[in-house]
Amino acid sequence: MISPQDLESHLTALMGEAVRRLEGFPDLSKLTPALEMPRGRQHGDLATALPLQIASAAHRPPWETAQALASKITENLKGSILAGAIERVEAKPPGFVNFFLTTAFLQEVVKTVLREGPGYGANRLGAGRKALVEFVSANPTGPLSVAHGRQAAVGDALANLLAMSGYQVWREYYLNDEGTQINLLGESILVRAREALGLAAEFPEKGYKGDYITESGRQFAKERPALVRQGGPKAQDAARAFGVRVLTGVIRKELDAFGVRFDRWFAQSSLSRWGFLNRTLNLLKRRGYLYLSEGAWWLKSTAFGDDKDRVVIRSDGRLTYIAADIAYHRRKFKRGFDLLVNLWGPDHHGYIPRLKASVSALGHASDALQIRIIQLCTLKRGAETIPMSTREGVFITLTQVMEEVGRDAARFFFLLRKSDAHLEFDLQLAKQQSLENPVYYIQYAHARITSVLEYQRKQAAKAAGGRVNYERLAAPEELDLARRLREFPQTAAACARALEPFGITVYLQALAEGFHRFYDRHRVVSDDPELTAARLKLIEAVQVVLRAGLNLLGVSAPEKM
RNA sequence: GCGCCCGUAGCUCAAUGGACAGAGCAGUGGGUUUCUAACCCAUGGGUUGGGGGUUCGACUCCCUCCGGGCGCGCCA
Repeated sequence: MISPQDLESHLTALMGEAVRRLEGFPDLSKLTPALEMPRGRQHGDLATALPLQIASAAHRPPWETAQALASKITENLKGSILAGAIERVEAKPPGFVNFFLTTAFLQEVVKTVLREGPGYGANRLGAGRKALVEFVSANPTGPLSVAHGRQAAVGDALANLLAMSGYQVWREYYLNDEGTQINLLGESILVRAREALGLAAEFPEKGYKGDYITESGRQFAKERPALVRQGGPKAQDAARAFGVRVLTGVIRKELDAFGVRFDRWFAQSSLSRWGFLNRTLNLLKRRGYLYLSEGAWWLKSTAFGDDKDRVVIRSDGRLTYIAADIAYHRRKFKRGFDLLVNLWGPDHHGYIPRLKASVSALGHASDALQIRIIQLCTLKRGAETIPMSTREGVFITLTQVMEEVGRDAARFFFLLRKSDAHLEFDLQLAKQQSLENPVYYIQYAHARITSVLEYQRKQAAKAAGGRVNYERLAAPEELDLARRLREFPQTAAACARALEPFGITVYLQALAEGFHRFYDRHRVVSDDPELTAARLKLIEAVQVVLRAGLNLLGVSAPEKM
């Protein structure tokens, strides 16, 4: 029996063979046979629309082509290693060929899952390659918002998916520890510190308000009273450094509580400290992509599809934000990463062309940098929408959401929609421990399996010892579960390829549904020892995949609920 | 003004250019002496915002209009 991992590659090879043997067709070598997952079971376990493509290439009726192709494939199947895996091949109008798997093959899937264990579902998409996922990267000027929470959930899951695909993965947080915003942070803290000591101070116009700044100011005044009294640039610098340190600590703690760990916090300031920034700008000049105009240095980003060129060095000699960003991304490549994934908020989407242009100007393939926009969330409690206003400083933080609905529900809900689509997050629903809440639906399946396994352990004698007869798994609900298990590796690979973890939540819901249906109709532990043993293996396999999927999402797989 | 995203069932959302546009929730009606009822089963619900085009085939691609969101700095 062919192993489930090899099914698709052998099948496409077989299809290619059949295409070559079709008579009366001109050159079809350009066609690459592709398999799809049919939507309805009546269309088989795997399908291809290849006849429709042949028909359009050869100007022949698709139905005739489908029949010819199906019979050629059936012919080739004889004597092939797929013989035992594919029950039958069917041509269906207008021009599909559908493949139905054998019961024996589906039983083999269950065995494979158990043999592979936690490694089941891995693929070699990124074997030998290094990927860097940069996400969250919020300015250290306050606690993380819900938007950052979604970025954290998506980024962490994405990193897990890439690791499952064989990439060596780094999670990185770009720490913006210098520049206008950070200067403002320092000023705000220094003012609060002076206030704490009863000194006169004028709060900057666009300064950071909020309790955490006031608190930091008080702390700073306590630690460095002399410096605060003295004021001036030295105090400014110290207050800024103090603020970055304190607020980075806050963010780190919040992410820790959310279960997201970064391999590195990359400080923006380190780029200029090493002189790397200047070397990068010089490189761009040498390559001819930096020119002087109106007293400023511009990046010729229009050469790579941007709307207009961008200022990199201002006429007063100061650098713009993108200067550091260009150097940072050059650094990423120099560190040996082949794939750079950046997750950004929607307010940065206009920034994509210029950063991609920068990468091209540096001589790298622009495909190597993949930027994904993570859309915002609307928070609701039932029918009531929770207003968000950054300007007023009134916003719900990630920590508040986590405290209200719990870490698992928060992480799962953030992944419940495609990441570039707006997400409606109903706190009331996420908090509910009921059938309406999809995260509990999945976790419940996992806990239920543990419960059955424990029950069986207590009964001890009911399962047959030694070899398990997988042929006893033949009920429709059992085979449907095996079909679901088979889909997991493909689903994970597709999600990794698309850099979009959302598909895993859909998959897990379907798998949990399959389990609950099976559970409702069949007793696992029965008076039939052989059947009991086989069903125990089946639910163990389901549990392995449920756990693997939940792990990818960073959601716990509880033994008890 | 220029650019990007979105518009699908009452609500929230799916659907690598493919088969009859599918799920969950809400609605209605059922199910447990037995391993977790946080579960299962049945059922109604659609001119995919409007119009045109490309295609054997369009929710998907192109044009246009309507409606909603966002971005357009020598800010980050």
